[in-house]
Amino acid sequence: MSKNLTKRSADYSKWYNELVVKADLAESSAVRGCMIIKPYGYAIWEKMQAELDKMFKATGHQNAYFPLFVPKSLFEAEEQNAEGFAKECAVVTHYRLKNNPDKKGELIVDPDAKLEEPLVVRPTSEAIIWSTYKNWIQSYRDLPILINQWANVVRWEMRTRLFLRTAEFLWQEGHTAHATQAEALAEARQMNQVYADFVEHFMAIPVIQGLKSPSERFAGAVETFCIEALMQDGKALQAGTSHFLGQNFAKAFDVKFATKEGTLDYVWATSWGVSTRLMGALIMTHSDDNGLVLPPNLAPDQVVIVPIYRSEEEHAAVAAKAESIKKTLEEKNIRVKFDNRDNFKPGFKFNEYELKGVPLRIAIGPKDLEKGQVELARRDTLTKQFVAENDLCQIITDLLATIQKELFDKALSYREAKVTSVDDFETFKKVLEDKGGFIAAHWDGTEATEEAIKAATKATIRCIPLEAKEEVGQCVFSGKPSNKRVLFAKAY
RNA sequence: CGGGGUGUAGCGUAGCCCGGUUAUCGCGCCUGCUUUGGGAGCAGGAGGUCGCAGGUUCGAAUCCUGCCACCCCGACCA
Repeated sequence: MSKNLTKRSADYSKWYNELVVKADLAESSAVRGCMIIKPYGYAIWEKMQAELDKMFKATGHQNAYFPLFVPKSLFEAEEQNAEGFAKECAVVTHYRLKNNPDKKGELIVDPDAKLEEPLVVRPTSEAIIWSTYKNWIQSYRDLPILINQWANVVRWEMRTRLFLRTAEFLWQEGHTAHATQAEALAEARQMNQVYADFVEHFMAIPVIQGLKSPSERFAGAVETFCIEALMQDGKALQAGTSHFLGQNFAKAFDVKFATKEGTLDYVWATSWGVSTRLMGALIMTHSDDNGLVLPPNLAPDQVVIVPIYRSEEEHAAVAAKAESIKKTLEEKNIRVKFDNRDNFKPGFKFNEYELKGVPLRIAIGPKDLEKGQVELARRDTLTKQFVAENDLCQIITDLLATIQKELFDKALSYREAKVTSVDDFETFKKVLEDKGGFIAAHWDGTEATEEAIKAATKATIRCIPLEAKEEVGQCVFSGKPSNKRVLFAKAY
């Protein structure tokens, strides 16, 4: 924790690494762009994992784990996918080091220990999972396969950004196999909906569900669903994706099944994932100049109790009260931390928990004991009130719900104010420059137009909203006919 | 890989242009006492291959050459 958190604009990466994650880089450039997730940040990720996992299980999915290494030949099998990721793959070529005979204490890669076949460190697991599914699927009775894996993946990006694009990141990837196109498509939609529900309900971040344009689609997908969120600086962030893969991977890995009718058919597939990028979304949506603001549904600690005292006697009395309040709240399933550390002053703790974003803070001192009250402070509004001890439990229960709702509503009204309908390209450029956010505009559906707009403005099509209304119009760039508006934005 | 920038203690920095005692300051760390209702005070203390290598010079953090690393912007992308 340091004090240099005072000056900041939209450059979040400067300060949130102090807060929950620090991108401590080793001397070697080989770990450039990796991140170290500190315990507090990891607790937030664990909470995300736990809630998502429940939602996956509720929709019939199971967890499994597949290898980190993908033999190059397997990786190549689905051409589009392989091509899409080829430029950012870390590759293992040797399996042994040895002492450098010319320089004591130095290890070198043993040239005699070259692998027969290079291993690709997974940038995503479609290839290895589909080559496995091939052996698991013979009949329609084996379908559907509904599997998720929690894992790390590596993408050697040219440029990294903490949380948003790190060389290695944690994520979950669901990979499902189905007997029919309709079922697979429904699965892809369903999981996109699950993501939207999770992000909105737990993270209090409003999202727009949509389809990616062909150029933004996942390599190897037939259709990519996504949830798009808007950050406080007016840039868009893709928060999750769900892909309908058609039969592309089944064909590439020769995964056929015997249908009820006795014919052979390729299976239909989906894959879907969210990553530690969600941590970035959380920070960039709710944080203020005092640090992180956690939505109560996601906060590892929803309430922190800070004791105030002078003497040992006071300490004992205050601590006893704090413990009893903690117990009462925990009986209501509220997550409470009692910070009884004696080597930090109350003022220091107040600031620390504000930085960490704990939604509610209770302070108890000798004066409060006399009056049968506590001081209750909200992180989101930074307001304080005195609350009679008898009312505390109810008030906290209500407040946690209120804060959750108000954080979402605030983010939603911000976003709604930043969606602008635009019908000509000059206005398009002006709005993008002055106001930022999403621009709802007509598009002629061609990649050439998309490319030209990107080249001129840096804005890309974030999605074609699922709920976009049919509407006669003309492409904002080419003037050609269009039947619905799509969302453009500058994106992370 | 292009364009810009920066390397001085765990972190952030001054000094560099114009070479000259013992390399500056703040945070953090250690010890002691006093403190504790919004990031404590005082006193004392520890901590440095000035990114690396070479050169110029009586003398280099400072000037020159080469190298390395990192950051920002761009192409690529969750």
